[in-house]
Amino acid sequence: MVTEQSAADRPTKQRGRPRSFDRDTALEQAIRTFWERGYEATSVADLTRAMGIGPPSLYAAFGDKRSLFDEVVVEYAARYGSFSTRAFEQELTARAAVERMLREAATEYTDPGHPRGCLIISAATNCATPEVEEALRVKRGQNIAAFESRIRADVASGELPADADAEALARFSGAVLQGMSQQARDGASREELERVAGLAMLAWPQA
Amino acid sequence: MVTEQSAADRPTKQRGRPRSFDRDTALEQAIRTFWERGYEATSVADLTRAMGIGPPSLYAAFGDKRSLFDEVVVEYAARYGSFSTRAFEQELTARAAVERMLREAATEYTDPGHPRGCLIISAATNCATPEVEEALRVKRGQNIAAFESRIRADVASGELPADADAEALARFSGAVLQGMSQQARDGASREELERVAGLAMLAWPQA
DNA sequence: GCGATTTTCTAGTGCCCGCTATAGAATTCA
DNA sequence: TGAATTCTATAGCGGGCACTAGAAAATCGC
Repeated sequence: MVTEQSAADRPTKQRGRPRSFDRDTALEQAIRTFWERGYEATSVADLTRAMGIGPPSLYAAFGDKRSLFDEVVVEYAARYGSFSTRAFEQELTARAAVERMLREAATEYTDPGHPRGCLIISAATNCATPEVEEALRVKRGQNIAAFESRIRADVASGELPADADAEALARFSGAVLQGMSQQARDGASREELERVAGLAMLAWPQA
Repeated sequence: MVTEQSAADRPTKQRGRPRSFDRDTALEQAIRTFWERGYEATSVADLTRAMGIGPPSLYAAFGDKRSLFDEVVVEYAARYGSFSTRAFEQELTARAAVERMLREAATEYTDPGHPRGCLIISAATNCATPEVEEALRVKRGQNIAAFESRIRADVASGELPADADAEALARFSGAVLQGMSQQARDGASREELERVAGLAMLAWPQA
């Protein structure tokens, strides 16, 4: 139908029985559950328990497990992964941006207020559903590509030496971030991860 | 029974129908499968297909899925993870050992002759069986602890400066190794990983 | 109140999971 | 040869998986 309305601009008064749960807080609980256990190891029963709703409500509000996870990834990036893009928007140099990103990652990845590490890094490793694994793989690749273009700009502007290897610095930064995520899930403290971040910055050209 | 014989020193002529497959090559196929897909995403059906045997043969020869995985981890470490311990045994300094380990990891993790990355790093992330996840977590921790004690020895001997942070250098090295494993699984080439390893070594004290 | 509409609850569906009972096949010892 | 022993193949066990049919419940416009 062309006359369909999206959920966003639907009038406040809708017909039929109103939904008995808040969609957004239910989504937040889904984020936490996938974040903690990963896509494959999280069952729909785990989700309905955490979200406090029955299976039919979940399927009506979010579609199947796969599309719920897609939405979870988008919301996770907006709610918990924004520190990285913010660092790149607000810092003046690629080096300062990466340093800030790694240092804030040390804090975020060990925040006791939510599961440890990064959902995009860890939630779909060894996933029996290849499309889900591939989706997060692509997101990780996009992040590293963003690092690289930012570093390349600083090489072009002379902020970084002309012989700096932008591709390698970007991949190295991504690898350290991923290592920090696993270290966080393995129990490392914020201070320990901050020292890892500090060491990683020594790899940058000491202009 | 006290008179039982272990499989190792059992006489060559044993009674009963002989096993129709080679236990060691079957184990190798199990290693490859768990390495590729991880513990949880690998079904017993996947294993029997890869190993070329029926379920009863698998259970008779290796016990259940869990104990097969335990054996796989031990054999994986011996067959594919030995480059790390070898570097630490043969190199004269902690720094040279870590450098060699990281550079050889770049080669091993991208070897086209077997699955990418490191089984101990990636095969039990997001695992619904907590004991399996914990077992590999412990192994990773032991590796980093081994790095640390080796670095600490070089600090004590004066090979490294007295203010070098052994604990941080060890954790950093482990994080880079873990990041390289994920990068390898995400498609990075050997050369790309070698540049990551090269950058990581710049974090060491430039005595 | 009444029909229309939407959500919720209960109770499943079929499928694949790890695992095994049973029967038959292949070997050794006497 | 025959008994004992050990392995293999088939077939299926109970259980949890993602997912849904169907009826009851809660709101709407009128």
